[in-house]
Amino acid sequence: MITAVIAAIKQALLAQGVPEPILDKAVFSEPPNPALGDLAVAAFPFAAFWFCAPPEAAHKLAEIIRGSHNAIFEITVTGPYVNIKLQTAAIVHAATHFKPEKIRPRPAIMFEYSQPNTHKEYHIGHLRNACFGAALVALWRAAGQNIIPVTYNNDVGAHVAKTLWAYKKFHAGEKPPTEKGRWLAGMYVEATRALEENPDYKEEVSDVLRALEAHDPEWYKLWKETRGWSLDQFHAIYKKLDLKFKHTFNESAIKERGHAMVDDLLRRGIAKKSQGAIIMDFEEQNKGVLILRKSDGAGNYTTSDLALAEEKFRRFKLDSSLVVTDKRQSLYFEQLFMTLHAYGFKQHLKHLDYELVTLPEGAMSSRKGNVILFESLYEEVLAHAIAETTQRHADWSAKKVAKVAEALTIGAIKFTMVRASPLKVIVFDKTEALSFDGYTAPYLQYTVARINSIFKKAKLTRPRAAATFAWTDAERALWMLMARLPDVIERAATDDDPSHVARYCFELAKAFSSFYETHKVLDDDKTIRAARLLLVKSTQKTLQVGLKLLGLPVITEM
RNA sequence: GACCCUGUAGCACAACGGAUAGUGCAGUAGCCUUCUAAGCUAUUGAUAAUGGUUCGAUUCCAUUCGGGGUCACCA
Repeated sequence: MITAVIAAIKQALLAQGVPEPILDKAVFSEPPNPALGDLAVAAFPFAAFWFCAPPEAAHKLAEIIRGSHNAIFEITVTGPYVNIKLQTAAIVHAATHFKPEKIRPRPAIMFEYSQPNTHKEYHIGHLRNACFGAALVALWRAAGQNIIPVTYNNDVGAHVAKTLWAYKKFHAGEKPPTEKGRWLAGMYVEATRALEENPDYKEEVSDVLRALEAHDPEWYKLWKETRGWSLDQFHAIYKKLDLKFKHTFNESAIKERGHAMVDDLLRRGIAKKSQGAIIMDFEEQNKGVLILRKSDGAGNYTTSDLALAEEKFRRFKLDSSLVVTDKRQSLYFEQLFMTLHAYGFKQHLKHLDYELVTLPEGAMSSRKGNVILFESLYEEVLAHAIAETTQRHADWSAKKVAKVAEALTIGAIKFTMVRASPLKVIVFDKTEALSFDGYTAPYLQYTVARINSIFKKAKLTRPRAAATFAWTDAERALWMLMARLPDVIERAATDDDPSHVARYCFELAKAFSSFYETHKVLDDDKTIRAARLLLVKSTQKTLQVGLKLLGLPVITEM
């Protein structure tokens, strides 16, 4: 609705001879004080165009804006600003008839995120990728984009050789515990340390890698079994996080094709040999070199990524392909896409990056053993959530507590990953992750639960409000906030930044809490009660749209 | 050394080049016989530095200083 009003205003200005470049400079914002209005326009660009002082331009502007859209109720000029008050009934209508703006009507985009390594730890760095990726998928879909979310398992390579080497050397014949994937991942850490202490082991690991690449029956069997453990672990994590992919690619299935493509690139003179390896040389563009095949003849991740790109377009009818990883791989993907384009790829390829997750003491490192695993974080937050919930509901069954605590845990974990801009490094702080107060998912979930509780008491009362109902300022502010949801989604999708939605949800929840303190919903007056029920029901629905975009579970009672 | 990101209160984050730089945590002072106090209300406290562009700069540009990352065989 707000978008429509702005469009109508621009149309009216255009009809009055204001050229588009001036309109593009026009800034529509919220007035600093809600009492001034719902929408503000600064007159500065128009003053320059009309050759007059800004306050004078504001008056002229106000005259043109008046009547440009029937949702406009009142216009006041404050110095160089035009403040517009909208019809409350129009705001309520917009808030209760939410329809996401379809802003991205482009064809199918493959959206690759969550690229875990089998035989290795799944830590909170992977978690950010998963949460950020899933939120973007939801957001782009809400904005009308056709998204095909896929994941890619790095299930072959040096890391696998390391882990399996350690497995045979130090743990042969041991009985795996229940959580096999996690147990296996521990061996990667062990291998890294052992290799550091004793460089002689390097040759042994290389032998394992060669044996694996040659599909040596014994090693292959072990690889297949252990790979299954990791994949089971990933499935369990995805189930907890509620991630759904249309397709899963595996490096092991495409690596051979990658080698063929490297041969092809070499044959056609696009790639070249250097120091025994096959590389793409981008030194002239100041973009370094990309190793397509190692000097020992083995492939690396690049080898497979060539084939992965081909496989994506072969299997799916796509307009473009997008990969989400942390920003350390930005140069790599630039090089990879340059290589693919040189190879003949015409399709649009894009890399979307976000900042790292680090710890207060610095970067996470398997070698140093200062990695926070997803599972241990989950367990810790869950224990805290159970304690908090039990404390508040002594009468609840353990089962009920557990169910709520799980939803709290997933919400809290996901929210810490998307609450700030993707450009910000997340310095992971455990105390913060365990906090359920303020700008956190539990606060949002709590708001939904509180509203539920009202309806439990309200029984059969039907929410409704006449167009002429006299809303208080706090109520009107809530309605206005709700009416902004489509704009928030549009901005978040355009900026590839789910944190806009996170902040919006928080603002809405805060506005509700503030309202809740000072207004009785279940008022004795039937008209007031019905109207406020409509307000809180709409608030709940709107909040749930936001929670869903961020992948946060709804809790009906907490 | 080159390139990319970043610098806002004790900490974590907001602010499409526009009105008095907002919020959370922590701190301080209040609020539970009334729809859930995981809450509300009030309050202390900040744009790294210096120039420039502009009617107007936290935002854009330059330089300096700080933090993070990448730059050939790990993914």
